[in-house]
Amino acid sequence: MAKKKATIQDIARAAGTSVSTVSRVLTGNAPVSDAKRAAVERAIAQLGYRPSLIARGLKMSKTFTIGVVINDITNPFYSMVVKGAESEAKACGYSLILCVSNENPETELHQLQMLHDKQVDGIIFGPTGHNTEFIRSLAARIPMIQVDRYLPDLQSDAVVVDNEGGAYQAVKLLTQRGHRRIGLVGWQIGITSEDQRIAGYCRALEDAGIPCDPHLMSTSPAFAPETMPAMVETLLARRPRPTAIFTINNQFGIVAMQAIRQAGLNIPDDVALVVFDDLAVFALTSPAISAVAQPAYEVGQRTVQLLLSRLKDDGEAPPQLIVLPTELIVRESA
Amino acid sequence: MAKKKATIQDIARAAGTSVSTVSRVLTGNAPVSDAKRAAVERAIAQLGYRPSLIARGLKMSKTFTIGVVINDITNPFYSMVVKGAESEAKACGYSLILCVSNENPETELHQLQMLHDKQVDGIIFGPTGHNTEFIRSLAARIPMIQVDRYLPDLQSDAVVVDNEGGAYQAVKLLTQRGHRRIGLVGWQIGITSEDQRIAGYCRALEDAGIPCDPHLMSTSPAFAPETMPAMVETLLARRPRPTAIFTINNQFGIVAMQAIRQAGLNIPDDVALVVFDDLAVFALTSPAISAVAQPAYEVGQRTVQLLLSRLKDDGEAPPQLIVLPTELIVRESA
DNA sequence: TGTCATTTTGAAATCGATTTCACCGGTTAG
DNA sequence: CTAACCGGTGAAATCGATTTCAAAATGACA
Repeated sequence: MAKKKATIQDIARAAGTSVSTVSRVLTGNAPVSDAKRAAVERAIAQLGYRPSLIARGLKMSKTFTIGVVINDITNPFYSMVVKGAESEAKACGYSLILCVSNENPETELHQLQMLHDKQVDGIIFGPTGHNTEFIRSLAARIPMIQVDRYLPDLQSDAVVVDNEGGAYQAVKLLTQRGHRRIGLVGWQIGITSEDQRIAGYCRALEDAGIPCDPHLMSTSPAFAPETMPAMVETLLARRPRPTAIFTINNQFGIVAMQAIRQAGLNIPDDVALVVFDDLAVFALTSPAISAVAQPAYEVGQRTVQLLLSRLKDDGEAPPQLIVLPTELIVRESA
Repeated sequence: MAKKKATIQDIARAAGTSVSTVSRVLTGNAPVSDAKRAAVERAIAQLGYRPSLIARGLKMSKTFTIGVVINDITNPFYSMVVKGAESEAKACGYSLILCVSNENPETELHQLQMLHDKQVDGIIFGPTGHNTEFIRSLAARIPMIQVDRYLPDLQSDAVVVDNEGGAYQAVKLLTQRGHRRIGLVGWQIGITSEDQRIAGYCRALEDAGIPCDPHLMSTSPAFAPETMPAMVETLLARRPRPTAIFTINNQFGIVAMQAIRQAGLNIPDDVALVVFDDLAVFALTSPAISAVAQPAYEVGQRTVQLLLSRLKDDGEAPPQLIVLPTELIVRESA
């Protein structure tokens, strides 16, 4: 029963023709007489033949595979990005190799190397940190689209959201409601998305004539999830206490919500809260959390679209930076 | 700068030896003199050579790639399963091709076919529905581990959680607290995981001497997310109203929470709620939701481990069903 | 020093496809 | 009537590795 997989040779033999002809009906890029074509198709159906994509990939140096390197697939934002990307890729006949780098530059490097070795047609990449010679040379060899964040000094496309504008809107909501002591919690680890959110926070404050007070910015220069609660607590311990908090991502938002509650404070009466990066459940907590929503699915889609268009261009279209709009969703927490 | 990628031929030439020798130092499965080895290694370093995994894959019929087909990557359970799987795979030198089937049997079929065509070494698979001749024949050709759910009549390994036991504990909690009219919401679409949860619900009722009343079971025989709110509402409209609800998954849990609130009812005083499949935010809603937690990360890990062990066995170890325990987390909603 | 066993080595076959090239027969054009 | 062209075909080269096989180099031993 479990017979060896049929090869193109077997088809040629069964159809009484040559492998060249079989290949021609397979790829359809050269004329074949109706008689031969029929014979070949019959043989294919009969033997249940499927061409080896590996052999084809070797010969054509095309694998119809896209590599994806992201930090955390359990982050709802990224999993939605991946969903969008997978859907678009699938529709165009590509598949995705998923790599999770866990914010670890070394892991990231190994994975990029591996994707290169597997000769993926392109790479979608949410960089953990700083540029390296290796990344630069890789970007020169393989079409690479950065997603969510980007390395400013890397000559390469990127698809991101309007982080600065989203944060600006969020904090503006707070200033408009009269808040003047607005805290910020987040990482400051040299990643564009987060830096831009901080920039938006500062601009909104300045627009309202409020100086940007470093004492109200609780940021950490290193990624260390276990310190998140303490970071919020320091902020709540400031006197006078901030009357509102803006968190740079939803994880900090959840931590903040918990910390504020544990401090016996009420949201939004004692401390208002606005979070960057919306979650479905933010509509269901009480109070419901106001948040900046990102078009994650569309980010994934557009990233793949841009990558596939680069595969066609091949050549020298200049790198493009696509910025998708965010949306501020006002609920009860502010 | 962007020179062609070096091949094994180039290395052989640069090192003044033959491709055979280069291959031997690469794979290390035949002795090579120290002099030649040094020369080859120097050439490799100098030219920045990396062996083509495609060519190697063709010759050795081994791709070090695992295909994963799941229903929804944005479901936190699955994304955690994938995280565990990716981590384990990465540690063993494998990578993952991720396919999302969206509960669509046709999509699933295409993806399985594609994975086969790409000659993945094995497949991890959360089946959408019923067995087919194609799946059966595929499972005979490629090592295939089912995850989360399984096709009972398919001769193949599976890694799942104790759905029946988890649901039993959840509902037992409710009966112990005196509830006698306990509603159930969920799909009943012939998928083992969900069927088993329903079975656990029934067993817990019977254990408490409560008959299993179909009027209190709001199930749908087809997957249709848009009907979820209505399904909960029918249950809440029953008179006398159920005093507790068990939902078969967390999506239904969120919908139920919303519906109960909108009906102006209080959780847990008017209606208690226990949900299968915990979410991090269930600890933060108010009331916090009691839920059955699944060891998702471990499911992913174990699945890959089992798959890799099958790649070694190759032969005829009988199919194995690994059942991991769940944990009931009691919070405020029941 | 000659023989035999043991390492090393390279030429060539192989994996399964695509593609070039030469060729054949039949129109069509000049 | 010959030249040019074109649709259709198969033999052979190619993609970039591994592996077999036989030859060459080395070492051991009598």
